[in-house]
Amino acid sequence: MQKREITINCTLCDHLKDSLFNGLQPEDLARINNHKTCIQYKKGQNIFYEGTRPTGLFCINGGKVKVFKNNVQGREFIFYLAKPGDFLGYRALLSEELYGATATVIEDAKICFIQKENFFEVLQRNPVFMKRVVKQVCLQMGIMEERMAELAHKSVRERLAGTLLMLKESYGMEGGESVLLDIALSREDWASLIGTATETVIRLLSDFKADELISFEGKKIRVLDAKGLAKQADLILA
Amino acid sequence: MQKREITINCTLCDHLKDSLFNGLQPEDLARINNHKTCIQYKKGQNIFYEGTRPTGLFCINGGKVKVFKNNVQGREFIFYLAKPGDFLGYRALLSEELYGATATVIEDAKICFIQKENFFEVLQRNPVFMKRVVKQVCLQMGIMEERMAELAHKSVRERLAGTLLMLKESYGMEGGESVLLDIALSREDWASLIGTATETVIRLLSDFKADELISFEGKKIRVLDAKGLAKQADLILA
DNA sequence: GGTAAAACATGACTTTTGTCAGCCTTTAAC
DNA sequence: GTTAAAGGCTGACAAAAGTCATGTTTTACC
Repeated sequence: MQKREITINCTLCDHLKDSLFNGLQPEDLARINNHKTCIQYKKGQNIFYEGTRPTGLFCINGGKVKVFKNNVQGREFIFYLAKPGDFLGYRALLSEELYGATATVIEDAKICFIQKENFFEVLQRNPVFMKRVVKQVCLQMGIMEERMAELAHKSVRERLAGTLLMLKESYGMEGGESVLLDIALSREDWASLIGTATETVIRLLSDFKADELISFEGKKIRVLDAKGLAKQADLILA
Repeated sequence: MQKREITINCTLCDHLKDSLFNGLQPEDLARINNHKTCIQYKKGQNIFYEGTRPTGLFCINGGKVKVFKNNVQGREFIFYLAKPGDFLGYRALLSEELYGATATVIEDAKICFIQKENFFEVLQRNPVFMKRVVKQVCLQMGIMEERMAELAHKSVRERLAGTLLMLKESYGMEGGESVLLDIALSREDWASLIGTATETVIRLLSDFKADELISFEGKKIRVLDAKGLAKQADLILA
């Protein structure tokens, strides 16, 4: 399993339009584009490791990545799931700390790496871009607060239902009534995502399936009854 | 209980040296200083409310504040405890969202308010200050990630012990062997801070007291045996 | 295509934590 | 100072979730 270098052009990137880099001055984008390296990763490969020093920023062009932390007993908690267009590793880069989490590919991926010097230079001479980055970080932080409050006070069942609905927003593929979640997570990943044991996830997913709230399609899940899940998640129905 | 306006001079502020505003150009600091308003709050008063629009930034000159969110069942989760020198409300301000949490005074406080126009102006024309703000936000986010992982996988007992040690760092007053936590939290606040029920906190604090890890001094707690608490928190002992 | 490993599933049991009820103590208000 | 309210405490019990053991299915690899 070795890394394979590939060529990707930012200006032609499908994900540019909804990325942080959208609207960048052509010369700034060119600077980023000309100095980056892009690598093809296979499922299971790591992009960066907790405890190591960041040397740049990652931008996902294809595939899916999980960002997680291992606790003392080796149990994993997933902070983020990232998909094409998302950036990785900017938190530790901007706080000038070591990585606080590990990033692992969960679906074969193409990822560009932007050295920190280039990123910081564009950041420095472009206050509008800087403001966008700050806004992005603060938005992300708001999401974390929300999730933390749920972790503190909601049951595992509620959290699982809520997470299914959340993934429906980010990874849902419309298909009439039901929505297929276009992300292949193992039961163990689900457990790491909602903060529980694998067995508990298995039992609850079976419950949801028995109640016809979801169905399984290979390693992916189809949401059949979003309203029913919202009830399970104890959300106020609009 | 009405708010009382007072006068505070930033340039003479005890907390300037360890604040985000330290090292600001004199004219920038003057701008902040001349346009702020300072108010004296009593315990129990609110500084801002979840769901309302931020109009500026708060800076604590004296007293203590909790920042929390209420869930549907009215249960509260405390995101931050803030003390003199700390800033409040910048997250929602920078992400241009409504406040995601409520801030309430827990010990009588003096708090300065900086209108967003002035804050943004200083931010805009001072890239070094901007970088400091970004770094601060990202550091805070790292702390949140850490806490979230603990919430996901540690027991209430471990979290309580860990929180006692954390507060020892931020609010500890040295006194020989033992350390007094200089913050008066109700049992309910402790429960909101670690994400559990009040009764559970009461029982565990009694346990810790019986094991002579802590003692009670009025509404405050004295840490008698930090190493013992670290063992309870399941931390690796250095 | 066969085999080992990983992932998935289920049952039995234990532990942790939440809930409810009741009571005592301190604080705040009239 | 009396009274109400809030906060603190304890016990009994129930519910939720974790753990362990075991078996089955799927996947990956030689």
